[in-house]
Amino acid sequence: MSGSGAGPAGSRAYAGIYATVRRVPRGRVATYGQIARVAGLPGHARMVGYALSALREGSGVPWHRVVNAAGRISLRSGDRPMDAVQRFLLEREGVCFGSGGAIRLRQFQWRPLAGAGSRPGDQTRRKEARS
DNA sequence: ACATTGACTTGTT
DNA sequence: CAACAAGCCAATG
Repeated sequence: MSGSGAGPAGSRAYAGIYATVRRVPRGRVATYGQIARVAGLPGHARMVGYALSALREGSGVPWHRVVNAAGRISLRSGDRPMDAVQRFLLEREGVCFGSGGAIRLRQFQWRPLAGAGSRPGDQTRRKEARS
C-alpha cells in the first residue's frame, strides 16, 4: 500500500478484481478476461492474474475458480502441484474437466448476468458490436 | 529511469 | 483447427 491515503490506482483496481472473483458462485468458473471486464478493466486480463498472484491464504478470494480462456489452469509454470490442487478444489465443487484437464467452459463458465435472459439453447456469446 | 517478465486475451496467418 | 504475433498494465531487477 502506498502509505498515502490515496494509493495508486492499482490498489483500487485490485479491490474490484477481488470483489468480482468473490462474486463467482460455487461450482462455476470464470476467465481472467471476464473478471477484468466485470471488474471494470476491459482488456486487462493480465492484471487480474497479477492481482491474484499477490493473494494469500485466508484472503477469502476463490482464486481457484479463475482460469484462463482455454479452460485450463494457468498458475505460473514450475508450480505444477498447485495446478493439481486447484483442479481438485474445482472438482470438489462439481466442476467437470475434459480430456487433458480442460474445463468445459461451455457448461461451467460463470455468467454475471445470471437470471436475466439465461436461455438454454441460446449459447451465443456476447459479441457486442464493435466499431 | 530503462528493460524484462508475468496466474492473459484476441485476431490474423 | 493450430500456431504466431501484438497489445495491455504493473512490479521487479
